[in-house]
Amino acid sequence: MHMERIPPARAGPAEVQPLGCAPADLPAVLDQRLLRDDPERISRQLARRGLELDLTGLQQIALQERDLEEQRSTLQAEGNRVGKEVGQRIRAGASPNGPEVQELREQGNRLKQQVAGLEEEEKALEVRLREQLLALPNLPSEQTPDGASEADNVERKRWGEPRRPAPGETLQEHWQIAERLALVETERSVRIAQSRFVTLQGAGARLERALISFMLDRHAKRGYTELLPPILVNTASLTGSGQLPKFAEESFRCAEDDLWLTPTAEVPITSFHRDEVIPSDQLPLRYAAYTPCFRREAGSYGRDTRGLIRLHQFNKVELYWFTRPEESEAAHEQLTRDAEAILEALELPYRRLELCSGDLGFSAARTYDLEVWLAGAGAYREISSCSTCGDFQARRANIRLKAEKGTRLVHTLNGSGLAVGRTMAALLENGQQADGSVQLPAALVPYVGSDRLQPTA
RNA sequence: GGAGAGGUGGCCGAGUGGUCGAAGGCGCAGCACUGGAAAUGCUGUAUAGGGGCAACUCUAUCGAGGGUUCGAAUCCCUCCCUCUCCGCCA
Repeated sequence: MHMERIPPARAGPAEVQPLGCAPADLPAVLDQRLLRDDPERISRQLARRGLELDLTGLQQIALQERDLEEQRSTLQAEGNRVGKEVGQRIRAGASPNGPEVQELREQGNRLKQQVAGLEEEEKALEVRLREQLLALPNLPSEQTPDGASEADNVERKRWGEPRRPAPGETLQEHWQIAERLALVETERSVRIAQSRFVTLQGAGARLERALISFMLDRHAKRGYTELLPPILVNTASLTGSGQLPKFAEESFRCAEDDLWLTPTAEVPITSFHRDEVIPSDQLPLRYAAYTPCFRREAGSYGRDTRGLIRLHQFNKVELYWFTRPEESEAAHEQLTRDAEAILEALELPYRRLELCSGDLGFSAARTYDLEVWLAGAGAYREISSCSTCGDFQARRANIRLKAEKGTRLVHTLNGSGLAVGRTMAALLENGQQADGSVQLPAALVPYVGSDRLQPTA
């Protein structure tokens, strides 16, 4: 799911403290060499996202940091030489407290002080640089069409025949159907948690579970390795995949621990291989993971308040690839096809949009959104977002592959395969019958045990 | 929650102040031997950053951060993590 545009620093009722985290060991976000050599190129690319930034200030910091590093390491080399010489002289018989050794010691101390001063400056620059770089989104891919907003997204394909109401027929929205069939309990869920939480019950709960199994089985058959990762993740994990530091207000955080509730399985899966060097012949790695997902949905008050479309907690099956850089483009097509295959198996009409540069999520370089047809609403709604992040997440999470010479950053890709709640909504709206029942696609029968949801009357 | 042990290279594992980026082994790669292979032998095999067309070279890194010292994997302090036992739990 791509990031919703969030009004900056708008605090929700349960306000999350600003994090103020930028540990010094966090990785760089953009290639620092590119920043030093050609900041214009970065600016041009970010401008395609609608970010007008002058990076010459950052470039200056980066250049300055490099100069300091040069000076510092020269002094350190000198200090190392002095240190060695002391040892050699003493071993050669010089008195440890004699004048010549004493002289070297003082020289060593002088160098040490100089190094300490430079180091301090260098570190300060580095922290500033990283803080700012971590807040910059990924650069759009060359293939990504230019555009300012949602309105400029490009439709790439349609599949299936959208169901329209027959003459005299009124199609209901999924929340109406869910209520009638007693699939979802909304009001009591507010008692348990708060609004935007639901309890599925009876056939609703069963259908949700069936969909999860169905999706995972399909993906497993296509070669995905199933993962069931932790859904509480630490700050480094959220930073690695790009949710932090910018989108802290979108995630739920555990107050007593360095742990957050995952907004998507993309987060734990990215960190599944964080700080690893993956042997090239193991790539691509393909994972499918079911997880609940948690989002604060700050700034979307009043939108989609009914039903299963926008919840603080929802279920999702996520697809995730780690690939060699040269394979990621083909992988993106394949991953998207794998998500589409679920929609097709469920006989749900959909269309594929390619997001324009202005509508890309923070970590994405290129994104296809899949939108499913909701017959009751009479509209296409996002049900999957399939992105390639290039090396953006790999750089933040330090995930590389063993190359001929040295290592290279891998490419990461992710996509929902699919958002389960929205899938249920689509099934209800598209399968609704005049008699009040809901016809289910044949593919689900082995999982649900029936081809129809009946009103309990 | 209580008590203890430990964090060293892709992995195992040595190393308690001075050419230690780190012995040895495993793994991997190349070469030799072979009809081919196994076994064997030899050689090579960390990462990041800076400089150089390159050969190469400098710096940093032995969980993290600080300290002592001319010099720290080794000594001191703080923190994090992992493991074992007990308790509690699913």
